[in-house]
Amino acid sequence: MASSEDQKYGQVVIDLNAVIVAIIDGQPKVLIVQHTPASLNAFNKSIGNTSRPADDILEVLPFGPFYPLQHRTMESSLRSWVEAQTERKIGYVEQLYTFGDAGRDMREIDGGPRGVSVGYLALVQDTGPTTIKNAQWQDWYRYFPWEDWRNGKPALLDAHIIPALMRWIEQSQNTAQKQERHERTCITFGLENTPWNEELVLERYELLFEANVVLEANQLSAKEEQSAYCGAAMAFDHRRILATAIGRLRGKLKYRPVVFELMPPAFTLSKLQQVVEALSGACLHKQNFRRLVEKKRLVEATGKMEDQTGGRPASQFRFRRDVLTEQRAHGVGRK
Amino acid sequence: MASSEDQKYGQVVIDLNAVIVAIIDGQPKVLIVQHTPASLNAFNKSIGNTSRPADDILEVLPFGPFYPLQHRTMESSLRSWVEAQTERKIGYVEQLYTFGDAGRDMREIDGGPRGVSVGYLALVQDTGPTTIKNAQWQDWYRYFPWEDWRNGKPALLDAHIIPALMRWIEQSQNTAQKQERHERTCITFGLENTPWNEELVLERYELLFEANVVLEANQLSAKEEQSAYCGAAMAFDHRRILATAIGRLRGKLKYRPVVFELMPPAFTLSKLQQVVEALSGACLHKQNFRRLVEKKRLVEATGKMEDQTGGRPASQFRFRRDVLTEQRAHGVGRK
DNA sequence: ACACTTATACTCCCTTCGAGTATTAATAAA
DNA sequence: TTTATTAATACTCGAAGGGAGTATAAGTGT
Repeated sequence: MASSEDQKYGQVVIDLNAVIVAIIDGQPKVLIVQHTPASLNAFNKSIGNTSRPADDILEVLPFGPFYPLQHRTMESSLRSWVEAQTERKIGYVEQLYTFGDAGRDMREIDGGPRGVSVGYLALVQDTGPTTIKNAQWQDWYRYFPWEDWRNGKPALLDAHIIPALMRWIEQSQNTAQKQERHERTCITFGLENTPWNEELVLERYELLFEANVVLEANQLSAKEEQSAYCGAAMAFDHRRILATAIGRLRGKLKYRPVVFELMPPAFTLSKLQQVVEALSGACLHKQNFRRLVEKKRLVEATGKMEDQTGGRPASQFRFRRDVLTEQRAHGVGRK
Repeated sequence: MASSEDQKYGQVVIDLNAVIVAIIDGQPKVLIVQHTPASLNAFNKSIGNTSRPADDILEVLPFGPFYPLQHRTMESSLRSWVEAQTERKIGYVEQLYTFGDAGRDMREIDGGPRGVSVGYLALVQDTGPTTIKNAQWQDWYRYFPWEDWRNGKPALLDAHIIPALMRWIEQSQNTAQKQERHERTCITFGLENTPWNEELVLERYELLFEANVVLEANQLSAKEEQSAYCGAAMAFDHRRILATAIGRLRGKLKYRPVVFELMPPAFTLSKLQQVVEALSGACLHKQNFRRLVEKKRLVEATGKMEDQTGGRPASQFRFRRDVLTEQRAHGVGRK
């Protein structure tokens, strides 16, 4: 049956991909690296479509190889290069998923090894710059504009996305497929009495991908631009990894106090709520949010006041670190 | 920085490990393969301790290599060999975690490649035998006897495990470590007002492993047997993978209707409750369980009756497949 | 007829949580 | 100095969910 010889296994290389999240000016940001096809080639990672002009810009997640000889665990490997390159302490790291689909990475096309990437979510505090070349903090809704419901339902949903999905449903081969496409669309996009579920980020992205509403960098021809309502494209399957990260973080928010990894040492309750809203892409009821945070005893007052609120001054709070070791350590979720 | 050359990356091979779960006679069972050190060697997987006698029996999870050349995705690769080897349809597959710690697998000791294993959870219906050599269905509480609270708190906890953990806490190097060990123990084992949380299967296993209360096959000397209260040992890190699977399944039960993947086409509500209790290792309030299942409209009556109940006959139900495509598709969880 | 077993129905009560009103303390404009 | 505006904070109401118990029904075995 199995043997470790390469010709039987096929060669495999492992990359670690990091979705590094920080809150900057109240907005959720992800660290993104911009590459040209040539600069990606230096990593032996080709985008596949070789007809792309050399000055084309590709957005990728920061990635690093997994050096089994130097690190005992993949997490420590990831932690060390992220901390080195972003020059900030990572508060929280979580393995997301291992992506091993064929066609993810174009190396194997030339008989190269199958690239398997292990995705990680890392939360950092916004302090100081990074030293990753060509890296910048991008708003994560740049890649998923339909996920931001803080100002109500995004107009692009009804204007473009839903109609495009409806056309895709109509193009089904048979009624069974049509039915299935219709149901999936209703569930993921909250149609027909189904409420919008902000955790289904990945499911929505995958549906749009299947329906050819979103295109990724290697599917775009050189001059073809993604329309504004599709969100920015990324190389490889990095947008899928990002979608996994956002969905996972949105889910985790509700039952673990992970928000605080993104907060400064002291903050007002409004600031905290703003961050939760920014991450989950939805508005929360202010009074109930306060009640929740207080009852779960997630924070304690510092005694100081914030007076640049534009209204009545607000008390400053800090995270009660004890809750991490207490009972179930709740999150700040509704539901 | 990075390059795909082996000498820089170090060599990596990927195994897929499957935790295959079925319910047999109302008990949660896992498919386990028994090996001798020699038969494991045929897979190029050495257990490390070469002083073990040749007739020693090692328990492992079914594993198979990932053949990137033959399968487009890891999940399809896993699905195909599990379905072929167990001769039953897999109802549900979920990727658990990617385990890449050094020392997991002994191949690398001899300069061989780092083994990375991707763990999967597969739920199957109990129909027909398997063709995996030396495979058998084992009760999963054989490996985690402290996880079964269906008949109240397991006696071995107070009799052996908690005292052993207390000794470990006492052996701390300093007060900070002592405090930390104490808190972790309280949270994971439900001491001092903390309630027992049945989802923390992995956390408990890891604590016991750290405290040297449980030993794995490669740590046991030839004649050294694990005491009954430590649970059965497994080779490599397979018991850790199993713990991950149980914890994940217990969590998922509460918000997704996954139990039904393990149920026969028709069942009584008591049978369903029994299975949920078997998986979560806890007793449930009968009347409330019925209320829950009915309100979430997870099942519908078949019209037939089961009369071998030992009391009043019970209605048979079947799973309402529609709920999979409905709204949020709840589970059968309390909380 | 009676004890025993299991199924099923219904009640009580407490907690959670969505949604709203009311009040307080600051700033800016009149 | 009043007044509008903004935001913080306090409190209330009611529906839904869920833990725990009682009551009743419909079988089996003695």
